[in-house]
Amino acid sequence: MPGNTSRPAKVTLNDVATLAGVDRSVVSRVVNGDPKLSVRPETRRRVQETIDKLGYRPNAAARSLRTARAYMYGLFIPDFANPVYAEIIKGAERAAGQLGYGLMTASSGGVRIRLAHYLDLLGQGRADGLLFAGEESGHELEQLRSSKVPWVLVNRRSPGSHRYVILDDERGSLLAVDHLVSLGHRRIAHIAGPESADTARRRRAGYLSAMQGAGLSVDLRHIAHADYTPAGGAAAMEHLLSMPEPPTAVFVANVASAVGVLHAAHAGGLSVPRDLSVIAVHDMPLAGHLVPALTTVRMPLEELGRRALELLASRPPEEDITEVVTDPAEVVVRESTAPPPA
Amino acid sequence: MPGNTSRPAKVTLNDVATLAGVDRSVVSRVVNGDPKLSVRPETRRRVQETIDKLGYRPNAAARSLRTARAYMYGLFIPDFANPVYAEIIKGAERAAGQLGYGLMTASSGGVRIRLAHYLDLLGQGRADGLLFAGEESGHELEQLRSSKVPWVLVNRRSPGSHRYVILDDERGSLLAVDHLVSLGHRRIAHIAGPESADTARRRRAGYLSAMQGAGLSVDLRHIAHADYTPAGGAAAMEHLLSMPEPPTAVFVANVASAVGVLHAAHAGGLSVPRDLSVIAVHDMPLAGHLVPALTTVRMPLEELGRRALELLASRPPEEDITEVVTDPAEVVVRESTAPPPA
DNA sequence: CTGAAAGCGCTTACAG
DNA sequence: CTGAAAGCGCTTACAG
Repeated sequence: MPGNTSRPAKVTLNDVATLAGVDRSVVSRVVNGDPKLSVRPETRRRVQETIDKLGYRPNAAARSLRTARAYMYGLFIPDFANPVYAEIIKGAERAAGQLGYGLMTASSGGVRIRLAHYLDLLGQGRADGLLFAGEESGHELEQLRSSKVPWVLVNRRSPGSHRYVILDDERGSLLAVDHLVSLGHRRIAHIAGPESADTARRRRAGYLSAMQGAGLSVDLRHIAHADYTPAGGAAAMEHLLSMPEPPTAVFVANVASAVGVLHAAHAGGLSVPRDLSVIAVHDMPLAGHLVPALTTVRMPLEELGRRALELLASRPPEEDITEVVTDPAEVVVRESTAPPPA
Repeated sequence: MPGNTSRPAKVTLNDVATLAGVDRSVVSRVVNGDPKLSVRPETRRRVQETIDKLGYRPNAAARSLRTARAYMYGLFIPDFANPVYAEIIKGAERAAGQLGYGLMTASSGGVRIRLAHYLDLLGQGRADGLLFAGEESGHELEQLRSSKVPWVLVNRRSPGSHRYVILDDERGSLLAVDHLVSLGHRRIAHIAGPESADTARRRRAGYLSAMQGAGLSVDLRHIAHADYTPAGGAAAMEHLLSMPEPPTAVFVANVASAVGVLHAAHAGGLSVPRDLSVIAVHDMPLAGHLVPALTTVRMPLEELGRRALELLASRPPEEDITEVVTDPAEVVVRESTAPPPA
């Protein structure tokens, strides 16, 4: 066959065994570091040298077929455009890599057909487990349950599911509200996420209990719901500004919405933070460069991704996983919060 | 074995064949839609029914081992936090799905060890091809070349490489500059991307030729380089503002930098667009909600991802691919551009 | 029109 | 301490 000078032919276990003068099984055991293999140091060295010389790489398909494991995990996120997931992905990729596994990240993207497509791939044994981040419909969760792949929800719980890893969103809310209270605010509104979102419900609950803890009453009209997008945040802010006694500070459930909040405040003629303080959950590079730079609560997103993958890998699929990742969480003070107008 | 009532045992080709009363090979051909298979309609129907009844899914590992194909492509991006890649990923995922393939997206993340890890996975035959988006070091490209996997660069070219799909960045720059010129600007600065980035060089070239085409001279000190981050954009803007005769408009090479540009202009006491107009390359939801809402040039990012994957899948690995995705590209006018101060 | 058979590249219990 | 052998679940040229 011409042309195979530049493209090296595939090297198999057999090739290594032949050249090293041992059986395939020995090579296999050396490659996999089988502790039960007792072999002369010299033989082991010769095998290793031959592996290096030929550039042998075990064939993943053959290995998977034999061991019934894919050495691959999957991670679904709703939307790559949401920067919150970048950190989660990073943590999960790191954890998978440390276990010698790959991570296949894909977006379910609200497009049901794509999720079905990937679940189909998974049904073919291409992944040994699945992380499922973000808010999806019950229908999709149903598909997930009916698949045979072990899975863990990330950053969300779901009714009747006992396999999830979440952040301590209540504590995040507490940090945010306390920051505003310490600046002297009393009329503190909350722009929450969608009511269907578990994270939104927990942040909302944290807001309510933090307000109560500070001895402040909550005007329920000061709680506006928005989806986790700039457009949603803008609409919610406009609504709050139209109220007879508008708040002096807003605690926003996420940074994407906060972008819209800042825009709407500006469009409404308010100066942030002079007329209105704004703080949001999740820190990211973008936040520090908004106009004005946004004060945030930094949450351990990367740690969340790492932990979720580790638990997926280490716990049996029928066992409950109900873990809350707490540290580190802290307020990052920038330009968008200040004492209320006198 | 207890407990296998809830978890269905794995169904194989053999199970289907036995139950349907045909040979494995017939089932295989039905599953794969082999056009050379001539079988009685009734037999085909019976096989299909049995497949459905048992919920048979072909085992990917066995299939890959036999056919030496993984039915999977890989996509590397430098950083999930950069929203530019979200659209590219979307396009590539769609295209892969339509071919019946999966897409494994991973970040090389500047962390060399992670790229090495994934190239290792690929070396095991886990992907049939690789898309490589964004700017990486020559070292990483070297690794890529030495791997046996077909690859295509996305949104970048590289010296000596003839397999890439890029956008018409020169045209994007032309649209941006023309928009500013039509508003009456003459002192138009450019905040370019890093000199090492191919996209940055093409946008810079487009800026220069558009300025020339408009009969405007370019003060080379009006070209500032920044990396594609808010912090970089802010620093570059501060530099431009310190000049004796600052520009009345800035064409920024990407939206992430533009976030920092708006921040720096605001911090410097300038009102956008009254004192300074700003336009940036690539449109995304965020842009419409910055303060002020950012005028952009929308580029066909999703189409770029789709096209790259299609070409990766359809062209032989030794063949050159040098495609420029052009349409659609358009200026999205928002609040950040206006005529220059009188 | 349908079936028998070889073989893809591994791993692993077992034999010696 | 090392090797022979079976088999994971498929696909495909070939025989009938």
